[in-house]
Amino acid sequence: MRKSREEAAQTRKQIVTAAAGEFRKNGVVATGLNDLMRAAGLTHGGFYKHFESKDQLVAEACAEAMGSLIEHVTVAASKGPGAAAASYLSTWHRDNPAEGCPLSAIGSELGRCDEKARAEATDGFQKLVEVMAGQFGKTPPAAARRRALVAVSTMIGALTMSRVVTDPELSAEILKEAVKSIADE
Amino acid sequence: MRKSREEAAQTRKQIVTAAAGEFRKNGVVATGLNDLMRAAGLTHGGFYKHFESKDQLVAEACAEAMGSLIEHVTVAASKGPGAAAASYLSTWHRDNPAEGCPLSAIGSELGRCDEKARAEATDGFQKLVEVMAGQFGKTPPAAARRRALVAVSTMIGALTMSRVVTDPELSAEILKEAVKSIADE
DNA sequence: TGTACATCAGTGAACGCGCGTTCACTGATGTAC
DNA sequence: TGTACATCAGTGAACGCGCGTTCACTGATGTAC
Repeated sequence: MRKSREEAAQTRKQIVTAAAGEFRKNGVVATGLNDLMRAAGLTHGGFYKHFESKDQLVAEACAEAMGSLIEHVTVAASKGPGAAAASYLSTWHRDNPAEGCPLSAIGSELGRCDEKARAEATDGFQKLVEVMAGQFGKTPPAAARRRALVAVSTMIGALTMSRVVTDPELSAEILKEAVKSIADE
Repeated sequence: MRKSREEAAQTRKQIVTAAAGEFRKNGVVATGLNDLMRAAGLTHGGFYKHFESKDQLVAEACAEAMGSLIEHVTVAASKGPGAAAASYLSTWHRDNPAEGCPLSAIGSELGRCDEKARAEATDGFQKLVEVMAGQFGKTPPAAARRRALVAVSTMIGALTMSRVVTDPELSAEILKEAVKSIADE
């Protein structure tokens, strides 16, 4: 049953990708390794051939999720000022947490994760701030960074709440006002 | 072993209060009913004499936590413009999630909770927006509400991230810039 | 008001289940000669 | 290049444990006469 090194490396990536999706969809604690490995097309027993613990996978999944988010946001950012915020605060993003920002999808859980996972989240957060700072072209860099810090906080809070709130109109309003405030300011 | 009606009502409240604390401290999914009942000074077996399910308790605990948060924020708000945001975005609040805002402490988990819990969170969120809108005294009501909607989103996102981030300076900076942006704007 | 009985708050054992983790095993891959 | 052997990716059963929930039981409280 042994697989080649390449196949094994690919399997590892599949697990991380599946985890990145499942964690954002169901939460970290609520996602079992069994479900996770099944989602990656494997049986649960092989997990520890690739990872030391669930915690390690959480960190790696967080890193991957942040990576792809930043990629998306960077692309959106190139489409004009405010476009990054608008894409982050879209109803599509709200309705598809599994493919979106982990800081919104599992933000409150990340605060209780171990150092590694939080370090990855921190790294991603700072990159996100950088990308957003680039949107505030005219402002001097230090001020742009401070503005971006607030903008990203607003984005994360607004997206999180847009998913919590039971009233669809309020949910849409939260997103709309957040976009406006980031673009206008 | 039967307790009087008054005692039973008090026990019920104790469970809700303990739950409100434990959920905010450890997360909803990560908190077991056993730990919870022990925290309330009881054994686990009696839980279903008071609640239909864990879900029901989550909703009630959320309501209680939001209630006491709004009380605190309202008091802070009376101390001058910007004071509410400053108290919400304090390092004390960051370091004591169990006694703070559930929208920050369990925000991402609330998005996956049942209708009841999310309805309580929605209610609390709207009250929080109202209190914050009151801070923007000069602005016309509709505009104040829109500003408050953004301010509350920023507050929730900033507090959540201040708990995630591993760099203490960055954590403090997130809070500081969020306060400034809400006061200045 | 006093007595007999029904109610029910709280206990602690038990239910089935899934958790994270470990392990013996399989058999294809990689390595050494 | 071909053969013998060691490695190890992946399987599936098993580990101890705690989960949410149920239940028989206890005995003080509340109720009916």
